[in-house]
Amino acid sequence: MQEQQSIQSTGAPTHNQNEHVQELLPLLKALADETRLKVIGLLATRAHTVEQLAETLGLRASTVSHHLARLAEVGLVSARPSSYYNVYRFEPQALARAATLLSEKAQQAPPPAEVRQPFAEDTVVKRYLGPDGRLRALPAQQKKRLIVLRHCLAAFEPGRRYTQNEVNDILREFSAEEYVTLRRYLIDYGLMDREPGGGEYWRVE
Amino acid sequence: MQEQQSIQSTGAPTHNQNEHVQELLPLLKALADETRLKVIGLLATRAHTVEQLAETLGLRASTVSHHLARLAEVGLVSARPSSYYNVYRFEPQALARAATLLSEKAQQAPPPAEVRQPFAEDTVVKRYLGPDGRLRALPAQQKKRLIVLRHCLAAFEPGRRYTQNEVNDILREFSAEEYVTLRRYLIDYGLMDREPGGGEYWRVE
DNA sequence: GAATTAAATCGATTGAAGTCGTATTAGATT
DNA sequence: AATCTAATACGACTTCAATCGATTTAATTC
Repeated sequence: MQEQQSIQSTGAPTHNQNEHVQELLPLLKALADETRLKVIGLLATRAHTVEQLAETLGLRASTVSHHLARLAEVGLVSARPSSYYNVYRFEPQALARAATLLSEKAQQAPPPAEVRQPFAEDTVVKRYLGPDGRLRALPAQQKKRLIVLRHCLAAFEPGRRYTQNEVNDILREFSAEEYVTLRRYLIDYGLMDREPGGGEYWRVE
Repeated sequence: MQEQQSIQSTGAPTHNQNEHVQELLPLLKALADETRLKVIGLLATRAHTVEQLAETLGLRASTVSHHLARLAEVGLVSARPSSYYNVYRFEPQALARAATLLSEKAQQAPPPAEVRQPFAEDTVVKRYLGPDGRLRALPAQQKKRLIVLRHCLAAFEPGRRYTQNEVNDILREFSAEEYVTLRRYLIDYGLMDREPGGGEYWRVE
């Protein structure tokens, strides 16, 4: 139970971020083109027709029209027919919105690097435990193995004594196949101890 | 003289904008990818190794490594070797810089649409006059032609009277081939008048 | 020292996107 | 009504980039 909660809270990417991505990505894709950036720069100075832009940029009108359509899709420019021209103008609000979204993302400051472990335990735990909290495999590296074992150890209350069957039941929650191995490792790594002769088990403090 | 100045001040794109584009474009290109946005989102939560990201994103490690390299090129992420992992972390300053650049561009507010003509005269002038102030061609449309003619008219002082030779000299500055046509048009459009019998010319007020 | 592991590099494949040329549409001019 | 023009739509070409698989590198563990 506890493990599952901690896993879920650790792993799932938040919804807000995805929503921001969905709003931000089209804007960024529209902006991430040299020609379109130039177009925006020109339109920021004054409104232009397609042909004026095409001449200044040295491109075909059809190409410019294509870019303007892409920019208009995300609201970065707008068109207003006048005589038989289409006068395009820049829409600063859309760009300001993009800037705001980026700024918000930038302020999701990660915790200072000194405080955190180079390998946060929950990171390793997440890799070796499925979303149901069950163990996928036992890490080969001792460093990781120890982290996973400590995670399993958290299922036991400090000070309380368990029979071997109780221990097995709890460890089977992590791996129905390897719970015996887990039990042995917990002893080997000094995380648990037991009475000689198959007696009771307990957490080592 | 006067014309050249007005043309230069009207036409030349500013240097600052281009510099901003050069700084902004690589950042935007790095950001405008769904996978890389996800990577940034994950790294904003906590530092990750390549494999952790690959598993979470459902991609190959080589692919993630590629994306991380692109992000690192523009300083959006940084790597720190630890044991034999490479721990990548998010660099919020770089993203904040991008947001600042976008915000600046957004604040280059264009003048209000109501104040300006749908076709600013200098826009048409710029299309039909080369950077040296010389006429490339005569607009076919009357509306445009009138604008260009008014531009040429500005070379004459109000009230002063000119001989035909003086008029020719001035108009040759705009077009060595078509100055006669220009002179006739100026009369036809009622912008200038002249004494009957090839006498003096003057601006109509 | 041999084996293992994470990461980077390289080559190849595939899909997306910018550009052009042409044709078509919509609107305005005569 | 007929003509002309700016803009867009469409098809083709080409370039770029995301992804994968395999190999190589660097560092660690046994």
